[in-house]
Amino acid sequence: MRSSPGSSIVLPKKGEGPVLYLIDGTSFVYRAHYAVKEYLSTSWGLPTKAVYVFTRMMLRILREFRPEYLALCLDEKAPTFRHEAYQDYKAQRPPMPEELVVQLPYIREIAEALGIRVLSVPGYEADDLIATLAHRLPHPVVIVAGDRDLFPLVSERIYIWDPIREKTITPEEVLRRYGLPPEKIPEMRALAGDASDNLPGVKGIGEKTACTLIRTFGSVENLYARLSEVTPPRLRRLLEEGREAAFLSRELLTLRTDAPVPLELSAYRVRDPDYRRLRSLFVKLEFRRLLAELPSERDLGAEVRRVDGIPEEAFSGGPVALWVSPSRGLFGGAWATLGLANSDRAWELSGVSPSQWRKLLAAKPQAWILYDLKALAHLLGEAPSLQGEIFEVKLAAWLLDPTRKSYLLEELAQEYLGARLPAPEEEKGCGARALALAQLYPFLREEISRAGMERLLLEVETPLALVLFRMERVGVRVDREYLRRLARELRERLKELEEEAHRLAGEVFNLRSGRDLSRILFQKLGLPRGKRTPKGTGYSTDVEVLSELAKQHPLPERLLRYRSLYKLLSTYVEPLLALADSRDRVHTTFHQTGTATGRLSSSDPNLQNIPIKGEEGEWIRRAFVAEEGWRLLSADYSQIELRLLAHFSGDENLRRAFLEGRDIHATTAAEIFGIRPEEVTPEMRRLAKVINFGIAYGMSAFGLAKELGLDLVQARAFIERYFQRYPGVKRYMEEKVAEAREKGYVTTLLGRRRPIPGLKAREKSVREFAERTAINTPIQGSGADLIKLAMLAIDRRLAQEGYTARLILQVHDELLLEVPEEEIEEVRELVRKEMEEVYPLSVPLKVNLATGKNWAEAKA
DNA sequence: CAGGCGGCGTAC
DNA sequence: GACGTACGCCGCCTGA
Repeated sequence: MRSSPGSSIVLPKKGEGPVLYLIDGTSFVYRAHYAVKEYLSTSWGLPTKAVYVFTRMMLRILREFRPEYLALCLDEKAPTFRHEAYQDYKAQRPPMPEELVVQLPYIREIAEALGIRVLSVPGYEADDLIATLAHRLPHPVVIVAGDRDLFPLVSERIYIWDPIREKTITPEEVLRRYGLPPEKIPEMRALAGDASDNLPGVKGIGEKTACTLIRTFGSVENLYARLSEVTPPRLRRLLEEGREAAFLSRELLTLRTDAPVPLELSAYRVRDPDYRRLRSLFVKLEFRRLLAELPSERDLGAEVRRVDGIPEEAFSGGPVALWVSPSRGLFGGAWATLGLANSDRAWELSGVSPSQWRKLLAAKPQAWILYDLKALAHLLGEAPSLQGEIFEVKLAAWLLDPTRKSYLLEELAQEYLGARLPAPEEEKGCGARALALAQLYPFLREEISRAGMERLLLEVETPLALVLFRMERVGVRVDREYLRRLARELRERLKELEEEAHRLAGEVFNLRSGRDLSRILFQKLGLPRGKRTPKGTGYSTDVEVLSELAKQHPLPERLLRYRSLYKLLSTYVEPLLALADSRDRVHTTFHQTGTATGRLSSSDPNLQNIPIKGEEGEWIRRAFVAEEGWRLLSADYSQIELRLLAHFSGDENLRRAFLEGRDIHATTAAEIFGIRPEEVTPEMRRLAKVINFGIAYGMSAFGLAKELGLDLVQARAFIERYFQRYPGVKRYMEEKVAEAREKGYVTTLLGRRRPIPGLKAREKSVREFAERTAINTPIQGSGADLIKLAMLAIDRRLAQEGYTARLILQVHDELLLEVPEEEIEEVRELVRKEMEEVYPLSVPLKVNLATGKNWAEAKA
């Protein structure tokens, strides 16, 4: 076959047998690097642009030309004869950028995984290897390259294909361009030189002149032998002066054809790609698009054996993966089907008996590989009493990249293993899941330990899952009667407000529809439009806009009140009533893998955003109550994020404020206004409080001005003054951004990581957002670290010391416990101690505690 | 009718 | 565009 369908390549006319493709890898690495402007890296900061472009190009060549024989030729680091001949050779060119150097091993690995023979020989450049093979094998050759160094090789048997310009270089093409046959190109270039290759050439002679000279004299050698014939004299003089450079250049341009490389065509046969290796490389390099294009869906179900009893051979050493499914053929109200797997085999058993389960629990493999321990505990109704280490795959995957959208096993298996899982209720669905876990394990384990997160996973997150399980299972008691009454009153008041609003508008409309509101306010009533909505699709009717309009018309105030009460009813009161169980307790779900910073999140219902401000806050919080004879104990960290900022930044002024136990907002006010603390007015303190909060979020002068109703000049002055008084804080912020830029990620107190992409983006807004994330995440995430440690310590001590008190909620910097009345005093002190002493920092941690029959009282 | 998106609002 | 992290409500639109 002489050509491939759909390709632009033209194959050589002469030569025998199959075509050999030779790729100039080194020149492509450079081209890939410089041709594409965008910066590309993994979330951990490994630059990947060159590998990515290279990989796409290789795939394209493999697809379009289906080459049977192919060699990827690369330079070696070692010096070549060219360096010896001319010590300036490539000396003035900057060395390969570090960013490229780190990608070279991956380029080699990917080529090998693609089934391509990679050639590199110390002392020879890629060009020499190509020249050697092209010359010494008799077959038609297509050289894939983009520069002119290889033009002299072109013949009826050897073509060059330039994949970027999509052009085939044939002898005719060379002749057309230069008026010279291919073999004369080095003669010409020796005279003309090439700045980008650091090829000296003859000063003052360009390509045009060089072509003419070589056309006349045939070679550099001949030209100088007959130099007296050259006219005009000016040109002759130039040549005389450049003699040495011309001969040196000619030598540098000589391609060697004696490289010690295999000279049998069979050595270059393209093998089948190793998809597994390719996949693991793509995973490491985070080539999501290419991952999705990889073929070969493995059907893990096919590798599962159905068995009747616990398969002994599963426990012959090594870790064992376990998947439990409740979904099929419920056995005695318990679980139905188990999947078990070790690194290469998987089993599935249905109708597991209690005795079989006991037998399983008695086993002690090197490690148990599980997925979603908290869910498993709920399924079993208790924490599984497994012996030995537990490796929790969902948590591990989250720690490795806490910014993923999903941690579903289906998606992890698809991405990391290229495997599709049968539905869990399908035949072999459980076994396939266990197998997926077993095969994910080595990779995840390796990455976790490489990232230094073993202890975070094994000693913090995994045991925490079981604490959270108990908190969810216990739930929080609500006062159903009270909520019903509250609902009734809210509905009544909402009805009145709605009627009033309709009357004021002169028509019936939907108060909950932004579109209706916009029409009534801005068209019918002709009130002034304010800002646009975030996406710019309409005009905003948010609280800021309505408050402003309330000065001009009575309607907006009714709307604000309606919104506020409707929010209470629809988001809190009604769902709490609907979700409370027969014992009046609501059971939130804590999501341990739900945030990018390490915080928990909560849903169904979300008990981490229960109102607290104003009378509405009190109304709702009164609904959360303790059991008869019990009390709620609330313990919240005071200013934990500012304390962490003081600790991390080491700022002496900020640290001193905490060490001396001062009111931090008043202290900051005194600092930025340059007055004594006793002179601080409430207004000054309020301002300082906003700045203190804004700092950890990377707030701008604009944001501060808007929040406080200042002008930009004043806001800038306050921020400047803040950084003057707390210079360590400024330094810390700059350091975090620099660290993120360098490493690609930031870390917390316990070594939790978050990738920070976007710091090198060209759009300012993207970059600034990334900067704020880099500043905030270590603080917010370390706060999460601390309270998680405190939860583990408190849970452990309560159990060990025989208390009945129990943790029931966590709200980022607050823990809520339900405590029997007689334990209150002791537990209060236990909680204070464990929270304040959880992890010694360079500033003290302070905890505020309060108790009450309900959550409103317990916050007072 | 489900699902996604936009707008808004609650918490820390 | 401008303050970080979440979840959930409603209206509205789209596609079945």
